[in-house]
Amino acid sequence: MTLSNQTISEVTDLFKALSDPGRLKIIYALSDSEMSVTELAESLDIEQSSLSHQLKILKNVRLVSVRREGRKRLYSLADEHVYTLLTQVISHANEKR
Amino acid sequence: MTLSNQTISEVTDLFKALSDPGRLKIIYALSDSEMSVTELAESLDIEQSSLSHQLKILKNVRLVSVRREGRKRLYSLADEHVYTLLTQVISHANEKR
DNA sequence: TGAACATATGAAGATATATTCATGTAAAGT
DNA sequence: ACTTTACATGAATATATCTTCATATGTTCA
Repeated sequence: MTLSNQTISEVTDLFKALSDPGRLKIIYALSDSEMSVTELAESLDIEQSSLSHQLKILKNVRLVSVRREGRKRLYSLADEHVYTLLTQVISHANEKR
Repeated sequence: MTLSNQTISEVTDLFKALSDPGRLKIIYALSDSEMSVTELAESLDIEQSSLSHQLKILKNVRLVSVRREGRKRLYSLADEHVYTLLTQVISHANEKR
């Protein structure tokens, strides 16, 4: 495994995107089904503006993707990779006794 | 998969620990072999104090572990889980075209 | 076209995080 | 006991990040 500077910054950006409780909840919510921004905001009880900012971060690192439907934007997980990763880390966290 | 508040904070702490270039380099260096603080500091060209602070963060989330040998502290990865996780995320990052 | 709805974005303030500096602690050798 | 070596830690400053507020953009519908 080689770590170029580019790889390092991509990987840290990815981890950084995952290192916020709000964004983790977003990802968890999206693991069930795609949702619009408004639906997410209501479901997570978070401000729309804040949510949009966070979604942008998740999108930048390709953790989520969007499609348009009328005036709505439907967000979903970019791939199952994301979910797999998350469950792994959760089990690692739970290994603490 | 259920996300209790405790799980969320443990997982975000773990991701947070991984979301720094310096700490990523530390983990990468330790994937070869255990190293003392001085060895790490020289190898990564980083200040000893800064390194100690970062090692503490990594230790808090159980990514690395330590054993003492004389006046040295030998740090190593806590388990291969860590390395597996890292390689997965690297390949995810590299999926960008 | 104008109004309402859905989402994005820039700026500002609050908070968190990282690095450095100075110093503390602990083990080993003399 | 004193000095040196190895590492840890607290405080301070610098930087990054998050949230909120205000506003902009884009879409639909009357």
